[in-house]
Amino acid sequence: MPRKPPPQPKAPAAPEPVSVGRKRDHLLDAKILEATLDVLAEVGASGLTMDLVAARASAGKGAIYRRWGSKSELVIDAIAQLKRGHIDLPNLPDTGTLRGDLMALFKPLSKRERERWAKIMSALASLVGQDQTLSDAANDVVVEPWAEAHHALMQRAAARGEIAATADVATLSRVVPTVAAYRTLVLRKDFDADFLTAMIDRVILPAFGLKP
Amino acid sequence: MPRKPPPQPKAPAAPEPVSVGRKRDHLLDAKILEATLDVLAEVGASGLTMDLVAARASAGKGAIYRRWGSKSELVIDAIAQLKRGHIDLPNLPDTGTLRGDLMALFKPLSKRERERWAKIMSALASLVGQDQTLSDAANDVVVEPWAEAHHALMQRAAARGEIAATADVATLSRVVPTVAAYRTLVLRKDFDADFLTAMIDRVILPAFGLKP
Amino acid sequence: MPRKPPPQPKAPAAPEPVSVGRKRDHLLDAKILEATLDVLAEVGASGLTMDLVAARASAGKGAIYRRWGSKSELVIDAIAQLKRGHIDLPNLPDTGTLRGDLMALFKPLSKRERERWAKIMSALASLVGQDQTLSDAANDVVVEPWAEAHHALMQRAAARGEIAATADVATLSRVVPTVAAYRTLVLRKDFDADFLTAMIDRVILPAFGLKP
Amino acid sequence: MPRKPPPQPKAPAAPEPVSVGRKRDHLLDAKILEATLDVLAEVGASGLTMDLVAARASAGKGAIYRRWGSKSELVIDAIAQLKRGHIDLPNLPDTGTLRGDLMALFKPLSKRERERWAKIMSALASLVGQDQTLSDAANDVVVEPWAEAHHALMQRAAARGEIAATADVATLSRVVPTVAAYRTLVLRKDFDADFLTAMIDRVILPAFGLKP
DNA sequence: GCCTAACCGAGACGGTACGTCCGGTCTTTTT
DNA sequence: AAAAAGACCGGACGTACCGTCTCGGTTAGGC
Repeated sequence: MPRKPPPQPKAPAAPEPVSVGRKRDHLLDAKILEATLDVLAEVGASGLTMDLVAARASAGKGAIYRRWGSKSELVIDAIAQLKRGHIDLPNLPDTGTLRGDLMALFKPLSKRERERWAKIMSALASLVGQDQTLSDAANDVVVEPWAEAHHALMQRAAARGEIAATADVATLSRVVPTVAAYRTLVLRKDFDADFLTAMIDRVILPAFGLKP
Repeated sequence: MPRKPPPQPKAPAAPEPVSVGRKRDHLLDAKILEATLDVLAEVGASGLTMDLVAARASAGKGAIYRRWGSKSELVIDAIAQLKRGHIDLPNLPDTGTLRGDLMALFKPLSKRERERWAKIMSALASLVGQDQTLSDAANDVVVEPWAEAHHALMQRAAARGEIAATADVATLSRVVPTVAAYRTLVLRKDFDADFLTAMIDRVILPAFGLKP
Repeated sequence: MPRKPPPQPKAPAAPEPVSVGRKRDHLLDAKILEATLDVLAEVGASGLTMDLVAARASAGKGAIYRRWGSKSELVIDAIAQLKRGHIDLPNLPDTGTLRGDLMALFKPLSKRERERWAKIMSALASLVGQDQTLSDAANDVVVEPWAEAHHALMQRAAARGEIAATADVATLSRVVPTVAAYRTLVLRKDFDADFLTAMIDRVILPAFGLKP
Repeated sequence: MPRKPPPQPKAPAAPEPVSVGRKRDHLLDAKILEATLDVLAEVGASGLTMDLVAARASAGKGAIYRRWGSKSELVIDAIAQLKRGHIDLPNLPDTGTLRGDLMALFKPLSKRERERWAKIMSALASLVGQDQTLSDAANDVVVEPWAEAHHALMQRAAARGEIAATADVATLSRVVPTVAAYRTLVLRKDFDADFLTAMIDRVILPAFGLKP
């Protein structure tokens, strides 16, 4: 997912734009991204240096800068890696009630996973706003998957008549993920079950006209 | 509002703890803070350097570090400056309905104010997460005053029986400011009347059992 | 004159020690050496990079490193190229006197030759001392041919009784070439007829007991 | 002796060109130059890095680049340091004969001094020709002081009638130092008593019409 | 009115990360 | 198997910036 493509010949009419020479090692792309997340988790964002990433990936800095234009771009891509597989969209819970479904989304990670995630989130927080795309990447990782899940669960609840079909699912599905992300990225408060319960029972369900 | 007090004599029993020597020029405090916001607005947070601030304030770096312990602390204080006068707590609107009150809080700034605010918010976003206190400062500027206003308006609505006394005002008063702050700081989308209307009419009022 | 021979089969008993596959293109040897001198003359030694040489020779770096073990070795060979044909050993001048012979050795080059030679000398100077063999190569090009010529002319003068047979021809034959080389390589002063005349008339001939 | 002067105001008519701010620490100049020679002696010219020099001098790289524009300039100045006190001009030997005087100039250094000098010469050789000024610096260190000494001794010999007043002292005084420097810097042969004896007895003295 | 200490602007300082460049090696495809 | 192309590792380069320190000068008290 590196941002820099291989250099393009200037004249698109060139007869032989086919690549020659050694091919880029795309395994190295992943190795560098993984190293970036490792370093992020170990020393935090303020301690993240390109030399450290290069050393950890057993790569030269040149190989990194051939792929990404700057540290920011590298980190953006590394974080975007996290998006995959962090909420299991295809297998959403089905407990019969919207409340049960929403609560079930929050399944604590293993201690090991939790620690790595916490560290990366903390580092991510340190990077939010570095530039626009980095913030967007953070949003894509932290808010979007969860918002999609909420959206799906709410639509299912509407389909089975649990909530009114006229409810603004598009808006309401983003409230909890957004507030949670703000807590995580800006306030760095724990994102715990108590907070989740409060948001669902005092905000979301009442807004749908349901009682906890 | 500099964080660093003048140096204290080590022995409190010293006969002359009273200050001698030239007094600190407190006009310079404000000049530096103003310069910080100027630079922030002009070159963004990534371009903000202490040398630039010092030059802009016609001050030496020493004068800055005599007042603040680090770049972060300076920026925090500069941002905290913004808190004052951005929502007029003592004179909250009173339209007779919660909806009217909440909507009335949002009074568009002048074009000039709006532009400076947007630039500083953009820069502020670039700093969120730099460290915890900086994030807190951002929160204090962007979320807290508005959350307090919402809280007051909701309590008044409860007092006059418009909404149930059992509603979780503490939680609900923070929803709109938090989501708005996330939009501003992370997503950097416009914070406009449409968004506000959607949040109030589809989330807050329904959660109170009110119809728009 | 590449230093690296083609790889030898490890087991001499192998049934096919004769080379198979594509033959090494020896025209490329010369092309690379020529390119090296070109680049040396154009950008100087500090700007000489292997990529530049490869590009100029329309060769890959691999082809260069298959022939020479390092940049130094390549440059040494390129410079050694110059040795040939720069003093015409077999046809030494014969004017009848040692002074006439020595002076006749110095025949100014054409303007074009002179310019290229000056540039390469300047670049060569930039390389002297890079490593021992490089310095030796420079010496072989700049000093040795001339020292040999002086030696031959002095021996002839001794043979015909112009100078004493006891004179230290071995030492004296190296004085002018060495001082000239120092001027060229280190001081980069012009090597002109005036300098040569001074050296011969005030140093060499008096040392042989001759008067100019 | 750093090459970079403090920045000059553009308008020479400025009323206050007097320096303000912290003064450059000129002790640091010497510390850096000394560190450069140390590193040169320890790891050789190829191993000389600015970080190493900075670390050895307990200086930041910024402080070095504030004084010298590049590594080359630094090394030039460091080498120029060596000029001072390496031949004792004011106290030239006086043995009564030119031969004795010239031979007496060559007084072996202590083993420790000799080793440091050899290492620095070796490094210096690696640098000769890097650029013109560097070569000149090398010349100033290696040739000039010795040439001056020879010049003085020869003039004294002429004054007392040992040699002819018409001898070209200007040219002859430079022969031995130049040939010696070429041996040292380019050929890297030992500069020993045998070589010196050969040069004096077979070249210089005969050129003056003297017999060893 | 003078002494003294803390202030001030300016800018040098140590340290550290950045992004670039290049030497020598290795890999892919073509000849 | 050699060739051109070019990716790869490693490591030095010169720049920029942070937070500290030093310089000469200014501005108050306290005497």
